[in-house]
Amino acid sequence: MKPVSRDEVAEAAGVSSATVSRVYNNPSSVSRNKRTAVLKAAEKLGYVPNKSASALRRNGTGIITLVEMKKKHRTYYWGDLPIFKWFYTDVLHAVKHVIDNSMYQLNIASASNSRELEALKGHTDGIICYDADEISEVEMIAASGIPYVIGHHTKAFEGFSRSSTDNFEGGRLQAILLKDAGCSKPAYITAHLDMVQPHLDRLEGFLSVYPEQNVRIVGDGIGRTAGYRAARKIISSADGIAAVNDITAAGAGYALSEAGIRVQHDIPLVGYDNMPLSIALPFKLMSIDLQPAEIYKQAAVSLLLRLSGDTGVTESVILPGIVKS
Amino acid sequence: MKPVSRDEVAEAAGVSSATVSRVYNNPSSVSRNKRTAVLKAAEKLGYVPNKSASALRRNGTGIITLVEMKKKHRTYYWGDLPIFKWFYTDVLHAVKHVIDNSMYQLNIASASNSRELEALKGHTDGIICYDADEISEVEMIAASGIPYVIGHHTKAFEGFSRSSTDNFEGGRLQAILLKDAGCSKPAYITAHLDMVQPHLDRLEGFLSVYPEQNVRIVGDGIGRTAGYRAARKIISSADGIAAVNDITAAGAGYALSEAGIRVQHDIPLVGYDNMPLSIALPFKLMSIDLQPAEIYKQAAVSLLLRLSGDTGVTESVILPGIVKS
DNA sequence: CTGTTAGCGCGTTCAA
DNA sequence: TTGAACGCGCTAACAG
Repeated sequence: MKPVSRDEVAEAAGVSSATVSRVYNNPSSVSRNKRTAVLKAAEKLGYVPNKSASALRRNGTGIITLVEMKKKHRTYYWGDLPIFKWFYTDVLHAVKHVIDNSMYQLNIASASNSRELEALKGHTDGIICYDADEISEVEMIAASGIPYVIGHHTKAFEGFSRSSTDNFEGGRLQAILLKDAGCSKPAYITAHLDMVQPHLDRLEGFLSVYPEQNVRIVGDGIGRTAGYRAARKIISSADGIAAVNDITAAGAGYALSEAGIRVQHDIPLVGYDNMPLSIALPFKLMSIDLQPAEIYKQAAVSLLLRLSGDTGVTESVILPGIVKS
Repeated sequence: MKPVSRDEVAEAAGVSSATVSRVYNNPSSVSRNKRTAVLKAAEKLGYVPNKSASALRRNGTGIITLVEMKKKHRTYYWGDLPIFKWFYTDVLHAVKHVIDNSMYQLNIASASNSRELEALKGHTDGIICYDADEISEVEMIAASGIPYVIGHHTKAFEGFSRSSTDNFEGGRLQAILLKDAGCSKPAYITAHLDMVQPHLDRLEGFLSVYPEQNVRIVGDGIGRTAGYRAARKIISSADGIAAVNDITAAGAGYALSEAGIRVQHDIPLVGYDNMPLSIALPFKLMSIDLQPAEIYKQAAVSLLLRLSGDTGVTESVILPGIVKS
């Protein structure tokens, strides 16, 4: 019932315990024969390296922290909404899967300023920053001195280690969906273009497919009621609607339904984020999936690489996908 | 920059290092004077106990695991829905807060059968079981031999360590809400009463306020469309509607709106679970809050107690609350 | 109530 | 390429 230790594996494999250690930490420094012998013995005995001992010896914490970047100062931030937590859960599970297969353990935390970030210093060997989307945040993270990788609206931040989505591409996919449905003069509902870079990126992606003069850009805010208001304005002139996110698109859907227009059938409607709203809404929504799990899985992999001595920044971009249902 | 160790605190406080350890693990065994001296010194130096060393020495993993109980065999299980993840996130943060202030670290996992549960054995010192709601699950957990506390639909399982909600009380609160709104012949939309104990408990709680002959019980399923269908049947006879959960209530709300009836204003409508749907729905929903954070916070506290030598089962019940907005 | 002491399992020198 | 030996910070057993 007691867990198998390194020494038992060493004895079974006929090598020293140091060699067993090397097999797990620096495999290439061990000869082929001994390496396979060790792995075979470990497999047979069911050996699992002890992460606590590893961390203790290495003078580290053995912990990687998934840090939620809170935006307390911001008037507009979707991440604070309860419904957005589904997103976080997906990310958490993806990161966990990667970290579980390393010598590290996963922890979670949140931080909204540099003081809270500094407070993590003794408690973690590296951080994955969830939803860092302002240059000030990104610089703060880099300045903390903690090894880091940031996600997910971070495509613009060159020179920083990051794993990001491509909002321009997402906007382009929104346009493709409407184009495929036969729309020629769509409306695009959005807002906060000066404040929220991702919104601008999405719009520009959309406009890369439809020429600007054919697109009616509307909106005085984000959310169900704003989407409703915006849709009412263009309901008679547009033959397709895209919105900067699903909630806003939902509002537009209500406006259509109210006017006796069948969503998708009469007027195609596409949102963004692939929120799990279909269960609550009385109509279908097309959407764009950021693939949050994939983004942060990549972030975790990059961070582990970095922690094992790899230097230099890593910059990956995960392309969003189309959701038709 | 190097973290402060126990010995430095001991020296600063003028005690032995063992006493410092005791202050953190068994405070009552240390005299008042020395204890305050130690805490003062620790505070001044910024001492944080090293969890890895603690776990190593204790021959444990130093890990407490929040285990999601998956119901792969069940045709009906809300927990699988993406939208339900908001619930999980709240629980996670509550548990984390408790565990962070202990010598343990928090990990997460999922399990759907006893094999997967057994696999956790070497990896954790104790488990908090998220959403165990069948006696077979509960018995499986107890049989695993891992110290455990289970949540949250577990009020019925006497003799097992648990922290649970009171669905009967929640159903009663639903009725109170309708009564306060002046309803005398309400309808209750529910289903799966034979399969899902919490649904039955909620209904019975409801019927403890309204006599059974005054309540129209309807429903052929759960969800938006089932709620819609059920509401259509009683729309002309009921003066208030309660549903077994928010999604089903949402469907009922659509039926009312469609008939030109104003939700809440003309006919009060109450759901259950306090799901974050208000942002997407075109009407308000009253609801019942399980207080998931509170339930699992209590579970974590109980588990820690147990792990520090406290024997015997702990059984706590958290009362749900009313949400009017 | 308090101090002394012996490892927990592992990573990393240092020699060979 | 390999092995011997040390000690990371802490808990628990024991002695006083």
